[in-house]
Amino acid sequence: MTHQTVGHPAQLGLPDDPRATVTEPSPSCPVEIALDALRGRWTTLVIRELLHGERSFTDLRQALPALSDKVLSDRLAHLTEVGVLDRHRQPGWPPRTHYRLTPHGHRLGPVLQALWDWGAGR
Amino acid sequence: MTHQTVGHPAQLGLPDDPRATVTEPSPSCPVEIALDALRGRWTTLVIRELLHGERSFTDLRQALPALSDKVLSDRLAHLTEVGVLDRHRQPGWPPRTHYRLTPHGHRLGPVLQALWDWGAGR
DNA sequence: CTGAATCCCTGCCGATACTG
DNA sequence: CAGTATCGGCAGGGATTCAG
Repeated sequence: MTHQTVGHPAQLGLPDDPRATVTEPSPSCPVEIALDALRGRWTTLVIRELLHGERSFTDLRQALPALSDKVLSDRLAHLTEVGVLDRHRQPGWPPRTHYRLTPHGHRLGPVLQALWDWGAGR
Repeated sequence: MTHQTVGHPAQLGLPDDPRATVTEPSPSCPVEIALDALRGRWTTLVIRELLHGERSFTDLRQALPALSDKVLSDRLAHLTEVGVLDRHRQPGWPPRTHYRLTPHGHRLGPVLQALWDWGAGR
């Protein structure tokens, strides 16, 4: 056993979860599920905007001017698919669609904070 | 302001850090720094192995049999470059190189745990 | 044993144009 | 207003081969 200066969990995840010992990338591994949700350029910025409250398509375009319609559409579809956000269409004209984080999506807050803290460290 | 069922940080990162309000992907954003460190297939599995202690190239190949030499080499180089792990060559023959997490790398433990917890949630 | 070099294939992302 | 359709460039990653 090697010397370790600070304590840290030797075992990641739940103690007896078989997904903590997979020997190749697996879509059922919680870590990969989370990283997959955050995957792609612009994704975390879109989530950040929605952490401030619900936003329309145009709101997001204005907040992130360099983000193209297509990629924004892709990101919103992906995040909706993985259960991070919900889409709410308003009837009538002009069409308005609001996006908001689901409860599950809100729980990404601490995750992003953990990433921030590590990236800001040292 | 929208209704929110649970409290969460409205602002991510440090209160007055300008990197918390960037409007496009930026390499100086701590969140992106962290995600960049974890980027790439197999990366988290390699880190997981090293969280258990130092490992040689062959150790890692045996632990992750489906991982090719080239990609393992790429991952080790990348993780070394971003300061997550250190390479220790042993003089003599046959050549032996051990990889171990840096203190900074060890601090990825909580980050991976946060990702796990979120991915395992619901 | 520990890698680096090469090749090819695939998937992402940006730009542009178009629709309900 | 809120998207979709299409295309092209480029980087990621796997297999194989070669080197220190």
